[in-house]
Amino acid sequence: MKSEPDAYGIDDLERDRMEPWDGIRNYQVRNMIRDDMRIGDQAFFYHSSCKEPGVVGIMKIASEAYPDPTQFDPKSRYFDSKSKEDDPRWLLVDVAFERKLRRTISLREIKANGKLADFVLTKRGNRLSIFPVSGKHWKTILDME
DNA sequence: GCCAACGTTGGC
DNA sequence: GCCAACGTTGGC
Repeated sequence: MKSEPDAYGIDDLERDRMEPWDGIRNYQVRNMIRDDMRIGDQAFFYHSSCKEPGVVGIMKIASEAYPDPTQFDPKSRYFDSKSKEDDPRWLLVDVAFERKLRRTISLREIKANGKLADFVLTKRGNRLSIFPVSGKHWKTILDME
């Protein structure tokens, strides 16, 4: 799960312990959090659009998917005037802090690791802010820690 | 700041 | 349904 550390980083989650992962405005991503995520699932926290993009921590999915309140807030940058309260368009899950990695596993290293040649993150045109990680890739990344 | 690669919107 | 225009993401 990607986030820009300037907006919300792993240190913020460590402080808050739990946080609604709001702002998802992509249908593919919405469908994944609705259909594929389960309470207790683990997820990598990835820092994007920053000095050293990479995997920085591990968190746990802490809720079922539920309507993202920011879509109804005209003052929010995520406001969606076309979404109705009785038929919400956008969902989110709560995530809970599990731990920071001992160091950042940078995108540069991930790209350089042959075992991760078929990892979604390194593929051309990958722009989804959330995507599934196979058990094999999960282990490979943790082995790099 | 640049730009590639998408996704979305809306006219037709 | 097509597709051009536009907006966004995110690495560099």
